[in-house]
Amino acid sequence: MPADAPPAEIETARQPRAEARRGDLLAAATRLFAERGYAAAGMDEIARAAGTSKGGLYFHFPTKQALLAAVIGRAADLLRKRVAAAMAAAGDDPVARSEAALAALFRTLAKHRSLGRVLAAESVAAGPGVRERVERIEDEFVALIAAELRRALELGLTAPLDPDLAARAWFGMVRACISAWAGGRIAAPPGELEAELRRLLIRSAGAIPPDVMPPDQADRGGDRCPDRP
Amino acid sequence: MPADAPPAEIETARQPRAEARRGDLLAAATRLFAERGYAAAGMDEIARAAGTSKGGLYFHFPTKQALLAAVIGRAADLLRKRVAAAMAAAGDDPVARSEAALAALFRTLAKHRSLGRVLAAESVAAGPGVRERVERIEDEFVALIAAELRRALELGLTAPLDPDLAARAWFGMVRACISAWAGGRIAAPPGELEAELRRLLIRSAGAIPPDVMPPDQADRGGDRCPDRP
DNA sequence: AGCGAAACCGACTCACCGGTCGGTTTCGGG
DNA sequence: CCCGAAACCGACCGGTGAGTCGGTTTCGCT
Repeated sequence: MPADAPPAEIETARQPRAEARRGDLLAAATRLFAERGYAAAGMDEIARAAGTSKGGLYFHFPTKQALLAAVIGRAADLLRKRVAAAMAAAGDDPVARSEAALAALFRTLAKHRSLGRVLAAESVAAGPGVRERVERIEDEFVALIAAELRRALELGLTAPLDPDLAARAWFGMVRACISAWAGGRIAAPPGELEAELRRLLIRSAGAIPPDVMPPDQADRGGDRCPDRP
Repeated sequence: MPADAPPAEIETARQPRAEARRGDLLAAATRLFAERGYAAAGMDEIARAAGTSKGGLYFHFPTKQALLAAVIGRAADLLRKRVAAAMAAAGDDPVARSEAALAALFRTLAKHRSLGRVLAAESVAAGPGVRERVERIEDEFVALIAAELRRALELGLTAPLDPDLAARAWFGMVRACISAWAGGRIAAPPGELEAELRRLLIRSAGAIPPDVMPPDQADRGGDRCPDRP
């Protein structure tokens, strides 16, 4: 079977060094957009920070907006990946899955602080198109959690609530706490913060403790409200 | 007692028409900063929108940053006033006061959408000084609510929680819901939204229903958790 | 009325920054 | 070793917009 043609993965990755540079550029852009803001971060500055030049930067990204779009897209992909993995690992119970999704969000944003800041701050500064895009991403995650909450609600695992609104509110809680923590305005270590936040989330949904769960799921999940009697 | 010198209110208000212009300028600036973002809103544009000229604008505000600072300060003042009034009207019960504070925040932000957007979005875009200032304002309100929560906690009116974190989380919930609602991404009318949000807040604190309240306050406040059995 | 300061105007300046472009280096394949 | 394309460089261009400044209008006061 002579290699007549390589499998021809359509698209992408001509040279490996180019891919590396692209990564450096995205990293530098993410940092500077987060630090200085979209408008205040100069293309020249970004290129310099990535160890290259303006020309090099423009080889990879045709315009500043495209650069921002790539940064945002990358952030969204990372979040998607982490959240999907966490939810998959959490099993079938919708409350556990919601918790896991939020926790993954929390941890990922805590680990890469600038990422959250780009998503939060640049929505207005860079044209209406970008804002819409960021809102779509947020909506995506909110919908993910809302679906789980809806299932939980139908199974009678929560107090009566509006799943969409609750999911939105949860998202807001996580975001606010993370950003305050990242700014050094919350003393607690992230582990404790996450635990306390989790308690708030569960309570706000009026989630039913595991012993009232339907029998087919009652075997797992003993760590829901560790501090409740 | 001849008026040797007028009481000499140090500072402020030379001409009344100037004060009016200043108000117009602040209003226009608030709107445009919220719509286009700090960087994209031009001084000329703002002046035009306020029915005056660049020169006139620069007579009132020495620089663009100063204009933004004034906009933010004014927003903060309005919020402070509304929240203080609401809390004062809510009586002594700390849970009721917290609720009232959040509700006032909610209503004020809902009424003046652009106000919230300026506070949310422009913190990064306009230099580190501005960001710090916005953070301080947020912290101020969080501290206000945290104090009430701490009192409620000591009175045994809530589940065990970290008042600072809970207040931060509540603030985040309100902000997220308001901004999603302002963007038309939440269908519910504001009244319903507020009610549902209130339920989430109360539940998340594990607040004790009124019949367990200390006797000296048990007379008022019957509307805490209207949907609970 | 008329004087002086406050309030306002808009043409102009000037630094800055996104984007371009001709040239140079790097590198894989023959 | 040589060729051509991919990758990269940095001087330059042009538009834009914050801030300036000399002049003009408004207005309180006597």
